[in-house]
Amino acid sequence: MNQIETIKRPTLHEELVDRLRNLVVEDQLKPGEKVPEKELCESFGVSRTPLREALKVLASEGFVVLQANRGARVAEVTRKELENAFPVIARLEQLAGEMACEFLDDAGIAAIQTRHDEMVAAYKARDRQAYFLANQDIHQALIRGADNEILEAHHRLLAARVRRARFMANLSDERWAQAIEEHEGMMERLHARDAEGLGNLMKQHMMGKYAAHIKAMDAEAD
Amino acid sequence: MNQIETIKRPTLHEELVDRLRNLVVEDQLKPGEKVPEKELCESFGVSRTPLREALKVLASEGFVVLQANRGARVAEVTRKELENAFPVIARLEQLAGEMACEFLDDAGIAAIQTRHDEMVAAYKARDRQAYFLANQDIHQALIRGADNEILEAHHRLLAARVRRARFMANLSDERWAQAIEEHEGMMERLHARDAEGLGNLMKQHMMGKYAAHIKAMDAEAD
DNA sequence: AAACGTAATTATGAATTCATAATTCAGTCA
DNA sequence: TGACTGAATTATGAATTCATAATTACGTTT
Repeated sequence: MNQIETIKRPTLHEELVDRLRNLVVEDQLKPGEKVPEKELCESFGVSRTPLREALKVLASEGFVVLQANRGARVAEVTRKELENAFPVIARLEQLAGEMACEFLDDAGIAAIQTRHDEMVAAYKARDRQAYFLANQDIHQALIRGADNEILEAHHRLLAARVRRARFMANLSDERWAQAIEEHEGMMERLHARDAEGLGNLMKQHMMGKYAAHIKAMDAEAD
Repeated sequence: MNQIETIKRPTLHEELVDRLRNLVVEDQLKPGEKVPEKELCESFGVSRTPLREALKVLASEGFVVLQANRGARVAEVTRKELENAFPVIARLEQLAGEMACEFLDDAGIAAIQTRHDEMVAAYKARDRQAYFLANQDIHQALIRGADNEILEAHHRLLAARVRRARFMANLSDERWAQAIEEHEGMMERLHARDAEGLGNLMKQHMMGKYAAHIKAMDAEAD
């Protein structure tokens, strides 16, 4: 028997959690904006019940803020949030790097290398969009390689939160070059299965990204 | 003007999230059990809407599992979950230890020392309950000391999840003694504001707890 | 005009209702 | 007796309704 087509997600609220989170992360719903319950219900064709269930989940994830009797607003991306989130993400990546060295098989490493090469090509072509996507895939693959669902879940949430700061737009040439170099180093360590080395590099890589973020924010705020 | 009494939590679902999570963590609702929606509604005196909202949040936190059209069950505490959670908690504690050295003031450190002394007294008196509570306070204070809400939130969730494994019941004498020694070392580093040292010790302390957990589980499963 | 007060409107939290999926239970047949 | 069938019952997901809080609109007063 052929592969049966995947069952569409069974419950509305699960689907809505992902859809709404995407709207927030993709900046379709802007920080500080009130979440337009009515419009969203209409555009998704659902009643308020599942939508509100989804909002409760999103609030617990930190993407929206609930105010009693005043509905939900899209959470702001504050400097403090980035200050808090990045060190945590960096440690999660460090752990992931260490574990990935242990658990990834050669094929898995090869797949990451391929994507890495594509990322470098995108860098050389100055294709920010392609770079961003390849970069995201690489980090995701390394996290997945740790074979730790809890680590993955917490990382995914935090990564989504900081992604809202949309840093790529004003990524400086220096930082971009530095990031590429860091990634080269990471690939070396991964091939050598140097767990501690890869972990440290991934942590440093993330803190470097953080520093660049802060610098860009400060420059923007002049 | 005197302190006005605190406003009782405004929304039912927020209150319910905490209450239900407690029922799960305190083992009043047993792993694998179906969550008795009806009974809970009656005993809390609320309708199904806010209770179900709370269940959605609890599902996203990993305390219950939702099955489409078959309601919610209390999540099992699997060995894999502990294997996944502990390394992550350990890294979060490491980070917290480092930051706490930076951000805690002398009064904060003194308060932790006091609680530490009480914990040691409980140990000498073989009072598991008092030990457990003091221990929990100390770890929480160190996490708080990091002054990082995101770190704190993620740690709190994971700590609650592993707490369900209720390890204290069969804490061995050797492990208990070792834990006390590790805590003594932590206090030394904290007073010295040795960030890296405290971080490493806290990580190791958590991994030691993890190892003892696993050992106890294996012994139990024979 | 600007500031205030009040009525009308809207939005929100929660209860209730409704359609349907899952489960239970009685009856049938081997 | 024990496995199967199908109706009755119950539980579940989602829509709808309802009471009330918040917001807006509109006069009134200075």
